[in-house]
Amino acid sequence: MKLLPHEHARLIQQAIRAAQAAGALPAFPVPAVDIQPSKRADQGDYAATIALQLAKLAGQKPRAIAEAIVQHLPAADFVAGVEIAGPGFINFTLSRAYLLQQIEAIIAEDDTLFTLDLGQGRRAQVEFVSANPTGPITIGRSRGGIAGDTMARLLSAAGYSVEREYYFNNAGNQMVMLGNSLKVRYLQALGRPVTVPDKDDATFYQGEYLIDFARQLAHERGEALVDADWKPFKEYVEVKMFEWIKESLARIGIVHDVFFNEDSLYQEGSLWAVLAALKEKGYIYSAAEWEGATEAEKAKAAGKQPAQWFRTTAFGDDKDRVLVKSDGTPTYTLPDIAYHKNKIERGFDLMINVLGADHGTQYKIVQYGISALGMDPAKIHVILNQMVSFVRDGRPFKGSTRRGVFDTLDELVDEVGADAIRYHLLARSPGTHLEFDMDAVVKQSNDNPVYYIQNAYVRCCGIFREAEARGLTDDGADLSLLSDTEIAFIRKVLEMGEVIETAVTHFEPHRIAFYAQELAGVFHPIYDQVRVLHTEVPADVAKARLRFYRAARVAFRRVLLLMGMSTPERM
RNA sequence: GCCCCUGUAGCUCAGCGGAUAGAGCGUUGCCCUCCGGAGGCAGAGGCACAGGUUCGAUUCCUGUCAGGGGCACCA
Repeated sequence: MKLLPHEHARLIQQAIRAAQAAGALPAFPVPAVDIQPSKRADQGDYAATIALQLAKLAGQKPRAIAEAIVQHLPAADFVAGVEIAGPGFINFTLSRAYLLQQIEAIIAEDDTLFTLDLGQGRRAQVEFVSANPTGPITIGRSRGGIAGDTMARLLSAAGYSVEREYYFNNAGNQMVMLGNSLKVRYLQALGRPVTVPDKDDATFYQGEYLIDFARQLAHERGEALVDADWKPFKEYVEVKMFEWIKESLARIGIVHDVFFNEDSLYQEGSLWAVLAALKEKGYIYSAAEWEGATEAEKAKAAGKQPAQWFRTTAFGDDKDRVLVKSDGTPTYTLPDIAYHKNKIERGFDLMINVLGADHGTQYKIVQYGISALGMDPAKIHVILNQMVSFVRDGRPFKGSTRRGVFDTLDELVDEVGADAIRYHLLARSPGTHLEFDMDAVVKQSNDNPVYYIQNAYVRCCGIFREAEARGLTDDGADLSLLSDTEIAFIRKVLEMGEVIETAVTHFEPHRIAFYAQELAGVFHPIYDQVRVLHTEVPADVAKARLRFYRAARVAFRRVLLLMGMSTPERM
């Protein structure tokens, strides 16, 4: 289907060229034309402000420019009228015939409604969730998961070939700690004398899930691992966690195509190659403390073995960063740079990273690393989600995986269901802090936008169930019998393409959630008013209306699928 | 102290430099014998503050104030 703002913009650009050729406008390069949907009915359907913007460039009054443009405007089937308003707005009104035709077009496109050619089949990659396998998926992590997955769905709709990737951090010190923690629980499960570290021990994972895993492990392997080091425990817990995380994500409709193991960067040695490359370019030095260290930092570093520092201050950072610790093991940053280098080398046309705000600084350092390697970090777009705070029983609380205090996605799915989670975590712009009130989501579920939107779909389905039972069909419907009320809804449906475009180009997946609610808001009053099966509705009108509701059903199904929500046919 | 994000209705939030700033919840009043009422209609109620850029600023820039997050040889 056409993206109407683009179509209108094209008309205006043609008109400007024609007006220039005719001498009605002076010569100047034809600029990009911004078209926006009108906010009020008396301002048409779409508005252009180009005449106001051109005033200086053309050296004419905005209204005169608008008149010159309108006079040279080519005809188009979708335009019924053009008006100049106020200081120089050009307002377009869509033709009724065109809007009625769109009903058939919507029905024909069905689940591919508004599949755009913006991506033209180019390869896009979205990396999201990428939570550490040290505990179950938390609700805080889920925000990025939903943003990423919805972004992927929108990119598909926009015509990209999309890959969803999860960077699996199964390496590093945390995994050693996790393995050691499991060993303690394992020994405990076998009844061996062992002291369990207390809550203040930063090297011990308190989570109860480790007790369960340990019992299973003890059952499977008996005493065989009593004298083993952390490795078999790490391997065991990693596999278990991986399965658990995948299952949890699948419950809210998130399935990744690629799981990239951090471990593989160690196995292939690619992180050391990155270090060598950075060293060759002069960004690495060996020292106990960084070059600009304060007296306090120097005192802290006294007696330490040298570490490998990355001179990020060359890129504007506050201080240099350690890539290899004095014990010879890398920090998280080195494999992270290697991972992003690998990603760029895989040749995607578009890459999106969905991160939590707490990773903002870390990502900045990765960008420095990519720049230092001579690559362009701007190729990777970042959606930086602000933190989610949780309120339960009217009080805020914070989770911590290590202390074993968390709220898991699983628990939340059990409580409120996948659809409510998807909608509520999606319906907020990424830059705003999200307050998730568990009680409110449960309590208010009857007034939830989730059900408001789904009910629109349910109502459409209901009509068709009943129509079928009465032997009514919409075959050969005469759409000209529809009123402006129904046409207003079709106009709203046509905005879906524009919303998909904006969401994709601005990396703002939340836009589809607000659009869905607006669409339902236009629908429900119409449903109330436009009856199909009522006895007083003439048969031919009923047929036309049934056709209309078929298009509405397609639209709601499409928008629900784009948000990764279910499409229940009855409530 | 430095960096990032955010201040829009009582609450939770939309708002792509344009013409009278929108929803939902809550609240006040009303409607519905009718395809499932998880509905509809109407009312009250708002851009933190001060400068700047612009024909035009809720939107961009600077500052102030307020809130959140980040500032490890953790990941």
